[in-house]
Amino acid sequence: MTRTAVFAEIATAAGDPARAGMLNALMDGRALTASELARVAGITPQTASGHLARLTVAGLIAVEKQGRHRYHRLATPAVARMLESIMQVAADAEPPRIKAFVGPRDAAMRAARTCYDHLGVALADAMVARGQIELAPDAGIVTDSGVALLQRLGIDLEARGKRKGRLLCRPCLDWSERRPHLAGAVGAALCTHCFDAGWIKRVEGTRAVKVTTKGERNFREIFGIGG
Amino acid sequence: MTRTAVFAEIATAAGDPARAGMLNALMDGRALTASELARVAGITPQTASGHLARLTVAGLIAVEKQGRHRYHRLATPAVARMLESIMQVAADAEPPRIKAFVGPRDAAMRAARTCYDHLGVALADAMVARGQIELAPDAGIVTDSGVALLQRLGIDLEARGKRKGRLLCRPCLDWSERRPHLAGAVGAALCTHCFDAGWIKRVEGTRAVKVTTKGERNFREIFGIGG
DNA sequence: GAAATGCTTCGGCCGTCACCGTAACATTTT
DNA sequence: AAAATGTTACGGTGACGGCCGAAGCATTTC
Repeated sequence: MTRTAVFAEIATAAGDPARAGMLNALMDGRALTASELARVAGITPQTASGHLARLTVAGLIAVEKQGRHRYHRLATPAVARMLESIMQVAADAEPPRIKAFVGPRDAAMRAARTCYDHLGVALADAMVARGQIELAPDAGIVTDSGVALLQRLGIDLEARGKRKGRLLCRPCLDWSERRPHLAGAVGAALCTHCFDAGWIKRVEGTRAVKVTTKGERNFREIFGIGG
Repeated sequence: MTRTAVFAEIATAAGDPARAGMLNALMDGRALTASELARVAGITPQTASGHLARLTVAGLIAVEKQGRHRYHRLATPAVARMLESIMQVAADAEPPRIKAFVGPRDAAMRAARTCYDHLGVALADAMVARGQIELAPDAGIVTDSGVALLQRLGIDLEARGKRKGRLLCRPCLDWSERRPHLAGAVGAALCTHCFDAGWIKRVEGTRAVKVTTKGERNFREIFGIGG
C-alpha cells in the first residue's frame, strides 16, 4: 500500500457525513457507545456499527469493551489534531456563520464549549492580556508568571511529563469565533482542572459546558473575566 | 449547510486516491498545471480536470491562469497543515516502512526531501543540539542564539511580519523518519534561504531535493552536519 | 486563417458504498 | 431459563461518483 493510498483511506474514513458527525461528537475526548453515536449521526445502530468498524480499521478510533457496552474514542491525539485542522479548513471555506465580532466576555463564557484538548477563547484572551501566555499563529509559550499561576492552581506541568526548559503550548483557532484557543497539553491540563475543581460542568448529552457559580467566582477572581 | 457537512465535504475532497496524489504533489508549495497533476495521479487530463474543479470549489486549491496554462496550488497554509496532519495519522496507521533507526547524518542529508513549509530533520536536530531552537511536541521556540544565527544568514524574521517578542515555530513530525521537522514561518524562511543561496536544488520532476557542494560546505560549517 | 496545444464539458458505463430490515450473537437482568 | 438490551452480520436496493472517449473553447503558434 503506497503512502497516498493510506492518506486517501484516512481522509475517506473521515469524509462520510455520518462518520464525520461521529468523530465530531468524539472530539471532546469522551468515549461513547455505538448507539449514542448512531443517534448523533442520525442513523440506525446497524449502520453505525459498520461505520465504526471502518473507522477502527482505519486507526481513527479505538474501542474498549466494558460489560455489554463498547466504548469508542479517538485513537490518538494526532487524530484529534487532524480533525481540528480539517475543521479549520472547513471554517475558512464556509465563511462566518457567526459574526466575527466578539460580544461581552461573560456572554462568551456562558456559551462556552469545549472540544478535545481545548479551553475557551475567554481564558486564552485573559491570559494573554495578563502576560501569562504569548500566542503566535504557529505556537505559544507560557511565561514565568503563567507558570506561577498554573502552579497556584495545583497544575504542575513539569510533573506531567514536560521536560525542563520553557513551557510550550499549542494554539487552536476556534471554529465559530475564529479566535485562538489554548490547546495541547497545557490546555488539556487547565481544562481538566476546571472540571475537577467544579468550575464547569458538562451539559447532559451535548458538548456544551456550563460555568458553575463557583466557577464564575473563580474565573472572575483569578482571570478577571465574567465580571 | 451544517458544519459537519462542510467538514465531510473537505475530507471527502481529499479522500479520493487521485485527488490525494495531486494534493501530495502540491504540498511543496509549487503551482502545477492540470496535465502535470494528471500525470502524477495516473489519470487522463479530463478526469483530472473534474477533480481539480471539485478541489477548487471545496476551497483546497486555488487556480491562477497564465496564458494557456492554469496553475494550481494549495489555497492556504491551513490546507497544507491539514494535509500534514492527515499524513501524520496515516504514518501512525501504516507503521514504519522505513526503520526508525536514523543512519549517519550525511546519508540523511543526501536523501533530503522537502515538503511544504519544511526543512529536513538533520537541520532541526543540529539546531536543537546547539541550543538554537527548543522543540516540544506541541510547539517550538527559537532561542537568542538561534535568532542570531538566522540573522547572520540574512533572515530577519521580525521583518517577515513576526511581531516583537519571542520567536515561535511549529514542529512537524517527518512522515518517514518520524522525527521532528522545523515547519511554520521559521522553517519556510530557512528553506527559502537554502534555495536562494544555492545550497539545495530541486530534482527535476520529483519532490526530492539535492544538496549542492556549496550547500554541503555551508551545512558543515554553519550547522556542523554532513561532516 | 489554420493548425496545434492545454483544458473543460458531456454522456455513458461500472464499481463502491451508505442505508435499512431482518436475524444472529453477547451480556446483563429478572 | 427466559427476557431485555447492546451490538454485529447478512442481503438487497439505490445513489453517488470515478473513469474514459468524444467533442467543444480558449490561447498560442505557424
